[in-house]
Amino acid sequence: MARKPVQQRAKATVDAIVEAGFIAMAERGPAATTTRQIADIAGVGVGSLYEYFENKEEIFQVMSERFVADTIAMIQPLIPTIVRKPIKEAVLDLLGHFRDFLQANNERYLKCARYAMALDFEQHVEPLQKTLSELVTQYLMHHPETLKIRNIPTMSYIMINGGIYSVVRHLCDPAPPITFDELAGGLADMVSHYTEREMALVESQ
Amino acid sequence: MARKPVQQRAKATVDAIVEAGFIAMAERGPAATTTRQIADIAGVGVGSLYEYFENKEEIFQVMSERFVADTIAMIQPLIPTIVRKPIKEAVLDLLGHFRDFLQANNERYLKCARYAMALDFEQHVEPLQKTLSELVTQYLMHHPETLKIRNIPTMSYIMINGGIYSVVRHLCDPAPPITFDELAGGLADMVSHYTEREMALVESQ
DNA sequence: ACGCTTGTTCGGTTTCAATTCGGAAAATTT
DNA sequence: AAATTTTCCGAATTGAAACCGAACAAGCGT
Repeated sequence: MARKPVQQRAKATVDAIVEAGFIAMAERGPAATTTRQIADIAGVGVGSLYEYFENKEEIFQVMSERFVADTIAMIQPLIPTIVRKPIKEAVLDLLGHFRDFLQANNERYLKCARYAMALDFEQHVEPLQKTLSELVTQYLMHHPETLKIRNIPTMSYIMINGGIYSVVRHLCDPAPPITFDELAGGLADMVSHYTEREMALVESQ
Repeated sequence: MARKPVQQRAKATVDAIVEAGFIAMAERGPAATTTRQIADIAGVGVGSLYEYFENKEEIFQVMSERFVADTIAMIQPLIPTIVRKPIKEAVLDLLGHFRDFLQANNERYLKCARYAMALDFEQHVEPLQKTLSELVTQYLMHHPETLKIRNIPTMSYIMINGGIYSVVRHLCDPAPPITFDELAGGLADMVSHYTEREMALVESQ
């Protein structure tokens, strides 16, 4: 940011710019969004963008940060309740909230997530990974019998990455071959069956 | 294509252009690749591009088609052998070949796949989906006991999408938290545990 | 009310990449 | 070997978008 906004008015402008960034991004994708579009949507002049952002890239950076922060803010408060549920319900619950979150504001974040998969989405996304790992850890703590499962980091990796991608892809698909509930149920079954089978295997040793 | 190449020389030019497209794409991503770069890498003049392609977009289209065709050509011959293996080995085998395929030619297709996730690359990818569905179907035919599993379409959807994404993401990650073998093993366990548990559930009814 | 700081605008400049075009060179045909 | 077709080229054109900066406007302390 070239300059910090000090007055209330200026803060509103910065907000409007970031807001407009999301809208433009959702409409046309990141490559096709221009500074003029962002400025028009925000209802400010193009020059104003450069008062608070070094360049277009920085707008995207701030958007990315906000996206991740919002996602974490969505998940954090869910942890205490989710952690106490049986595994299947826990997954379904989390996925439901995730879908609602992606679809809020006219699917703003869904459309962003779609492009974010390609963008340099690695740096900013780390805190999100951490939050999800935290969720898994806490879940395991509340269900000590699951601690015997092998390869927990691997399974977390698969379910987090594969799960997020499946959901985003499904929600983006105008004619998906299965319903969202089927997908969510499938993911929940996947996790629960896996844990059950693993626990059975450990038991039998 | 604006014009069809008739002479041998011209066919080589077209090939060089598409080839150069992959190299440029892998280096900088699709948004940042310019016609000049492609032409330079291909060792032809910029004008030559427009002899055989209407515009830059068409070059990407042809690349996309070739990518999908190559992927299918990689998978098709594997089907007969994979289909006869136990589920875990089958998954491991397929994933191993998939990794080798993505990493060939200096990771050309891996780098493309990374960006392809965002691009509107859905149309061309349909034949690939079909091939993978075919693989699943044939597998089920060779293992009749698995036909009782519920939600096969849903599980295919999850494993195909989630699996592909996990692998691509993992291979792109310079410092992955787990090894590729762990990931592949995890995916294989996921599938095998799921099928075992499902079959046990069906049995007990 | 007045001067100073902060905020905004708008037109202009610059940069840069896609595409065109006309002609030269190579291959093919007659 | 002349004529014709195909191929190749790269300077020039075009258009669009990023970015700048001088001038105008709004807030704010005194």
